[in-house]
Amino acid sequence: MTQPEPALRSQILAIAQRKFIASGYHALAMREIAEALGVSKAALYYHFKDKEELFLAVLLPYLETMETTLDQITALPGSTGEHIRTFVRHVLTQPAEERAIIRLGSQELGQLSAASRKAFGKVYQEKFIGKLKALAQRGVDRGEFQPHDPEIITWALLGLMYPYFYPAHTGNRPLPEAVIESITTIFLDGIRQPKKR
Amino acid sequence: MTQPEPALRSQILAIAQRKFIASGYHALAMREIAEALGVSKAALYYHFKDKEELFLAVLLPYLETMETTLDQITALPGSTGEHIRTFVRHVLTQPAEERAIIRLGSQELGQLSAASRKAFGKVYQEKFIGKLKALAQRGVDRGEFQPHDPEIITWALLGLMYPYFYPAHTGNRPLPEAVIESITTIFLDGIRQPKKR
DNA sequence: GGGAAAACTGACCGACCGGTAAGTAAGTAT
DNA sequence: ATACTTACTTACCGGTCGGTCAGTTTTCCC
Repeated sequence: MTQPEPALRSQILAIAQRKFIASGYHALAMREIAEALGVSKAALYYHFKDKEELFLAVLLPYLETMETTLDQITALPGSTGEHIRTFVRHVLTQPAEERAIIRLGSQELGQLSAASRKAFGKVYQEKFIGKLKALAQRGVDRGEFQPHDPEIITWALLGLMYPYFYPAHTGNRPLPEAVIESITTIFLDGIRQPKKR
Repeated sequence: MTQPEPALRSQILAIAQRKFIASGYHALAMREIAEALGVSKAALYYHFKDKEELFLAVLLPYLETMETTLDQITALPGSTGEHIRTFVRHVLTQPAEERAIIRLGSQELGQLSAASRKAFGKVYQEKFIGKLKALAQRGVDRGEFQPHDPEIITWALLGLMYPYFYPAHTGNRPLPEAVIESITTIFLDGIRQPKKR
C-alpha cells in the first residue's frame, strides 16, 4: 500500500487529469476541481503550490510509467518491429483518458511558465522521445528499417497515433482492433526495409 | 482588387492568425491584438461580433482555399499516390504560420460554443476531411492502396504531418526537403499495395 | 459645405480568474 | 492537560477578461 499519499491529494489528481484533458489548461478553473470534490478551493492550494504544479503533477507520473514500459518492451526478445508493435498496442489499448495525456503535454506546454516548460521538456525528451528515438535508431542499425532520420521515424510513429489521443475522436470508447492493426501495419510497411530488391 | 475589404479588418485577421497560433484561443486576449495594431479594443468589435467570430474568420478561409487546392490536385493526371505526394508537398512547403492553422482548428475546437463548433465542424468535414477521405477511397478502389478504411488512411496521413504543424517543432524555419520526402515515402510505402506477392 | 453614414475612441462594467490570509477543528505527541 | 501539527474553510483581493455604450472623428455623397 502506498502509505504517504493523502487521500484528497490523489482525488485531486484524478479529477484534474480528467478535466484538464477535457478542457485544456486555461479553460479549466481551479474552482471547478474543488467543486467536483466538494472541498474548498484553498484545499487545492494546500496540496499544490499553484495551478502549474498541479498540471505537472498530472503529466509527469505518466512519463515515468511510460519510461518503464518502454524499457520493458525494448528488453523483450524479438525484432524492433515487434517492439514497435507492442508499444503501439500498449498505448492505444489504454483508456482514452490515459493516452490523451500525451496530447495534453505537447499541446499545452506553451501555456506554462518558462521554468515549467523547461522542466517538463527535459523529462519528456529523456523518458519518452529519447527512448523512442533510440528504438528507431536500433531498427535502422539492424537493417530492419530504411535509413530515415530516427527523429523523423519517431515523429511519424507518434503522429500516426496522435489522432487517437483525442478522446472525442473515438467517442471515449475503446479503439477498434482494426484501427490498431491498420496504423501499425502502415507504419511498419512504411519504414521497413524491403526484403526483395 | 478585392474592393469591399476594409483595411483594418484584414490587418486584424493577419495579426489574430499569428497570435492565435502562437498562444491558443484562451491565452490570447483581444486587448493584445488591438495593441499590436495601435487601435482601441472596441475597434475590433466594430469589425467582428465577438472573439469567436474573429477566431472562425481566421480558420474558415483557410479551409476554403484548401478545398480548391484539393480539387485542383485531384483533377490532375497521374496516380492517387502522386496526388498525395503533391498534397503533402503543398501543405508542408507553406509557411509554418499557414499550415499551423490546421492544428489550431482541431486543437481549439473544444473551446468554442456548441454553435460555432458545429458550424466549423461542418465546413471542416466537407471541405477538408471529406475530400481527403474521397482521395483515400479512390486509392483503394483503384487497387493502388491496401484496403484500409479510408477514414483510417486519412487520419494516418494527417497524423504523419501533424508534428510539423507546430511551428516550434522546426523553429519557424522552412521544412527540410528530407522531411517532406521521408514522410511521404513512409506513408506511401505504408499503404501501397505491394507489386510482387 | 452640410449632413448622414462609416469608422472608430475612451471609459467603463460585471464576471471570473489564480492566489492568499486568517481562522479552526481534529488529531498527536509529551 | 497542553502544545503543536495537519488538513482544511471562509472570506477576500488585485488583476484581467470579453464585451458595451455614448460620443467623436473621418469619409463620402450631394
